[in-house]
Amino acid sequence: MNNDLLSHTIVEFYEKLSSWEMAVVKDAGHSLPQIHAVEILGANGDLRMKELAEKMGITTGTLTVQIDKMEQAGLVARKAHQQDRRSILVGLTEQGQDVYREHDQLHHGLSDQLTAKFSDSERELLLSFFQRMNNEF
Amino acid sequence: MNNDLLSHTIVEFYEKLSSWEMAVVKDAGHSLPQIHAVEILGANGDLRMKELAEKMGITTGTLTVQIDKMEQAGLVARKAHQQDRRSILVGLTEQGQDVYREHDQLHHGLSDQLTAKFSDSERELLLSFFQRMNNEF
DNA sequence: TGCCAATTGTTTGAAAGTCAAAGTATATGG
DNA sequence: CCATATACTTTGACTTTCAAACAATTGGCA
Repeated sequence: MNNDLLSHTIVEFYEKLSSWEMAVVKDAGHSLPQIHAVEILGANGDLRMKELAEKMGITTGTLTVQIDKMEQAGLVARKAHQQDRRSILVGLTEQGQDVYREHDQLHHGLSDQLTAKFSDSERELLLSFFQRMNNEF
Repeated sequence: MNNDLLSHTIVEFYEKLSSWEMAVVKDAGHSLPQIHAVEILGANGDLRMKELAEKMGITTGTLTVQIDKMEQAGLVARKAHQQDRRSILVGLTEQGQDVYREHDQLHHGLSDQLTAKFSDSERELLLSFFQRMNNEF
C-alpha cells in the first residue's frame, strides 16, 4: 500500500493534536510545561524530581525552576523521600488534582469528538490499533 | 465502551510521537521550530510569511527571526511576491529540500515500524481511521 | 569503619524561542 | 489623494531550556 500517505496522515494527526493542546492550555491560562507536569503526576502519582524530569524530557535543573513556580501557584508540593534523603517526591495538591481532572476531561471530550461517527466496534478496533502502535516505539 | 482508556491511549501515542520527534530533530542537529518550518514548506511549497506563521502557530515577529537564521543556514530563501510587494515568499532551497526529504524519510520509517505487525487490510483501516479523525478537529 | 565515586537536586549564566507593541512600506477603498 | 488596513521587521521583556558547577547524601569496597 501507499505508506507515504499513512505517514503524512499520522503527521497531520499529530500536528492537529499539538495545536489543539496548545490552544486549550493557553485558553485555561496555564503554561505548556506546567500542564505537562500535571498530566504526568496525575497519571503516575508522586514522582522523584529525576523521574519526573525524565518523563517530561527535560533536565532536573529546568524542572527545579518549574516546580518552584508550581509550588508557588499551589499546584504541587515537595515531600521528603523516606528511603533516600537525596531524593524529593513531588505530588499534586488538591488544587493540582482539580487541574488534572479538568484537563483530562478536555482530552476525553476531544476523544469523543474525534470518534463521534465511529461505531462501537470501530472504536474498539481503533483502541487496539493505538495500543499495538504504542508497543512498537 | 470505556472511553477513558481510548483517551489515555491517544495521549500516550501523542507523547511518544512527541518524544520521538524531539529526539530525531536534536540528533540531526536541528532546532524544532526550524524543522517545523521545513516540514510545512516542504508539504505546501512557497508561502508568505503570514501564511507560514499561521501554520506554525507563531507570530510573524517570531517567524522573521527564525527565517533570518534559516536563510543564514541556507535552508530557505526569501523571494519577492509579484502581486503584493508587502508580502514576501519563503521557500526551501535545494539544501532545504534535502533536509525535508531526509526528515520525511524518518517519518516514513517510523510509520513502517509502528505498523510492521499490521496486515495490509489493517493498515488500510488504520489510515481510514486517521483520515476520519483528522476531519473532526 | 572510613573514604571515594556515583547519584540527586539546586543554582547560575547563557542561549533560544516567544509575544506584544511600535515602526516601515505597501495596498485598498472611498 | 487620503485614511485605513495589511505585511513584515524591529525591539524589549519574559519564559523555557541546557550545561556546568555546587551541595548533600548514598553505596561500594578496601
